[in-house]
Amino acid sequence: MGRLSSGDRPTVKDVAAVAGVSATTVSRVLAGNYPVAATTRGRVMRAVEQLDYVANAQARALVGGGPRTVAFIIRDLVGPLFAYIGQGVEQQTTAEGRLCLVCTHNGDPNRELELIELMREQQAEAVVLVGGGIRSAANLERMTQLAKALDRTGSRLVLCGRPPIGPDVPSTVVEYDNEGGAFAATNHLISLGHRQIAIIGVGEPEHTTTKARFAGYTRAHKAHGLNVAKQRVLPGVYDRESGYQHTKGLLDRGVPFTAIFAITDVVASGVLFALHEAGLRVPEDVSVIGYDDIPLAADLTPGLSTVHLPHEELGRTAIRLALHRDQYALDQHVVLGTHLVIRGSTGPAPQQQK
Amino acid sequence: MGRLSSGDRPTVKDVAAVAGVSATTVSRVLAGNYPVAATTRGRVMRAVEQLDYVANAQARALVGGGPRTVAFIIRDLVGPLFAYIGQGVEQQTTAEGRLCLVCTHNGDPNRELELIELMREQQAEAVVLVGGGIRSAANLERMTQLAKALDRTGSRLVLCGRPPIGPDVPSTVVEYDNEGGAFAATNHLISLGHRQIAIIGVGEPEHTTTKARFAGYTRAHKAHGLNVAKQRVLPGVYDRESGYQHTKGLLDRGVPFTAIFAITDVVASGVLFALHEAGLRVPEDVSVIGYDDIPLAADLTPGLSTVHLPHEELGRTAIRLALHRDQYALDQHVVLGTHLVIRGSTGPAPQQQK
DNA sequence: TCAGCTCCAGGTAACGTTTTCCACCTGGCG
DNA sequence: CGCCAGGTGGAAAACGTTACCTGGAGCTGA
Repeated sequence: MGRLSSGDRPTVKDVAAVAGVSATTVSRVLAGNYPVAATTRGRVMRAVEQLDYVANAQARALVGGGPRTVAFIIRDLVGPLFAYIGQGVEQQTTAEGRLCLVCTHNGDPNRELELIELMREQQAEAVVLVGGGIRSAANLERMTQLAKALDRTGSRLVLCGRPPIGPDVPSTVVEYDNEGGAFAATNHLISLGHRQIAIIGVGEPEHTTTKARFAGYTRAHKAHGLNVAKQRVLPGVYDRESGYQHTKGLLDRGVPFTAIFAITDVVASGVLFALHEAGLRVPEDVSVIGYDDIPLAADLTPGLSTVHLPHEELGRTAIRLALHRDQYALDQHVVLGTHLVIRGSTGPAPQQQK
Repeated sequence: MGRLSSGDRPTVKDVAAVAGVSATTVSRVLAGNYPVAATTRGRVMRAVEQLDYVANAQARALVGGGPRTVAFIIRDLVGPLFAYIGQGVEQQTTAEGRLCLVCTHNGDPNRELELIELMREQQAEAVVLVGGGIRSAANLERMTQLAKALDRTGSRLVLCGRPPIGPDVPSTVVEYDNEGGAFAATNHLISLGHRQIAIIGVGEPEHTTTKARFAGYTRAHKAHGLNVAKQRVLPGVYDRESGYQHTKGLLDRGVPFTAIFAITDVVASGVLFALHEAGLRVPEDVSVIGYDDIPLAADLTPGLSTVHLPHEELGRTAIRLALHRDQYALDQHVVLGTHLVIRGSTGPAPQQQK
């Protein structure tokens, strides 16, 4: 038992010494891939329990065994989208017998690049990047370089909810049909008779997600022969405050509108609050539609109509495609469909304009 | 460049060969902890870039260098509490120069034990367990054993939002003052004149969190000389549906009450929905208070009064204490304070009983 | 009785780093 | 002119594990 009080971890050698066998035999008993006499196995197992021995994963990895790891790099953990994408990634990663490493970059693109490098050192089998963002030319170039470096060593760069980097960049891309969802949402409002539909949250037109959603909004208008009025296209970022302020701005300036398309559900929650404060009824006076279908959406009053995104499926799909590139060689860029969820916040346009 | 097209990762030896130096020198250039002539360093750096070399973290870890890792084990990623605790854990872990490994056990205590074992193999410097749960005697015993095994190897078991396992179990414990928060919440309602306060969600009395919150509810009654009426103590689990169903049950059975203490905010959202459906006004007819202060709470209509839990701080504190046991030797069990957040869902008790 | 086979166990090398020790070279100084 | 110090670089061991190869014991059949 003397060994037990030592500060170091017991090694295979220690177990071997206690059991009176060689290190090789201990390894074989634990792996179970080689015939070992029952009595010997017994002694080894007893020694293992006595010492509370567990193998050193790093040493095992060095020689080729042990579980591989998948790295998950995201802006932060508190966004409502993360939880579900993360859930999908973690579940699939575990199901595939891999371990899941998580890092956040707080929106700093350079930190993101650093993390990819770090994960390359960690021998990550796949490096998953989540969420859109603004990509500079330099950033894209470095990203391309890293993607190629990963590819060369049998690893994989995975983009979740972010468009491909370039045509010849080896990577797995799984994104939402943001444009299509925005088209459907806008189309839904137009079908209800709305003609003056404001959109809130296009403050960063270079943001890939923003761009796609705004494009869907525009295309729906075009499809119905309607024009997009600049006064109803409002900037703002992806937060509640932004939705609140810009809705108040619309009201203060007296811009006519019967519906609001919020770029995300979180923005929509701010919109609803501002409308409520102004004494406007939803959906009788103003219809509101969001985007993302976060859990909050169902709990708002009224329930928020929105575009459902298959978050969990996104995470799972990404991992599945990345780890089985041989089977899914042709599907390394998939666009997941979205669908409308109609709750109580959208209704027919009011007859007489507000 | 021939080396570049190979499937293997370049090693320090490959770099050395390209640069025309020894492996030792390459290592020294990269570590920067030994004088190397400028010209030599230049050649090495060029070779590194040419080969896109990154060190193998596993090999490095084996010999003592490289970043350590912290394991984060939780039920699942989609609960609203996780995001913030996880954020705290990840931030502090990164700030301390460690990597963060995440696993979920979906509520299965045995899976949780397996994961601890797995993380022990991974040489995790700390293994963080999040959230309460039902602990059987066998589970506690095994947990004790694992805590000791971790301790023996210089690692640490960390319990977040979960009471200590036992008196002599080496572990770091950071929990919320659940009893105190529940006392404050109930006290708040009593101060507003409520005398018939239902509590919803005590379906699993062995659940440590449930037990503590119920204890606070009971103590507040006692402190004011009030009795707890069994008909107003309702079971139910921690979900929205549970809050909804049990509120309907109360109404259907005609049990008198002027306030409801929901065991979590999520349960409270179901309560609010049921009350709204029944045509009751909050807080004019019924006051509602929740627990946890999840982001949703502020967005409900009316805003939900609740008990704020410092989630992010919990995560950060846990990691800090665990990694600096030498400095915080006496503080390996801390109870973080909570505070009431009064929003619109609580008000004076109605004069005449419903 | 002995070759040959099966069953089981051990020795050794290898994985990719870092680190410790040692050797070389170049100057400067006595 | 020889010697020592300081500045550089390399060889080898070590980390803990597994895989490959070798070898001994016991049994079987000729």
